[in-house]
Amino acid sequence: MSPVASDSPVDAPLADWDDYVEAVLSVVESVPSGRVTTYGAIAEAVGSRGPRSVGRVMSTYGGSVPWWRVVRADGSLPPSHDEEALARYREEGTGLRASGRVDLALAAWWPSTSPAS
DNA sequence: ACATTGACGGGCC
DNA sequence: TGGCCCGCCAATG
Repeated sequence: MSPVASDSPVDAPLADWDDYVEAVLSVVESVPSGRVTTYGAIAEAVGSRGPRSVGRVMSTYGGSVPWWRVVRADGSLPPSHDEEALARYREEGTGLRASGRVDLALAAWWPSTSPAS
């Protein structure tokens, strides 16, 4: 649809990436307290690119969202300031295992595959 | 335009 | 249970 597009000389490609970023951040913000989700889950929720891209978004724009609610597939804590993340889990009552990892069996929460609105 | 790195995932030892 | 390797996708320098 629609022709267009040539009115913006230097920001078109960035808009596409920014849209993806916005979708990812939206999912992270939608994660309920005391629950956690994985990078792969977010990747599937938004629809793609790979889990690595999700991590890239978080590292760049994740500073504005509850990044601590995002853990790896095995439940290991998010990088950087993992101690702060642990504090959040204790506050929110997130199930933690002995090794200091999140108990995905208890706190695993999967976003809707259709973000929609 | 090329090569490298990276907030990952899964498999194997 | 923990550590090591490979593969996947895209941005950044």
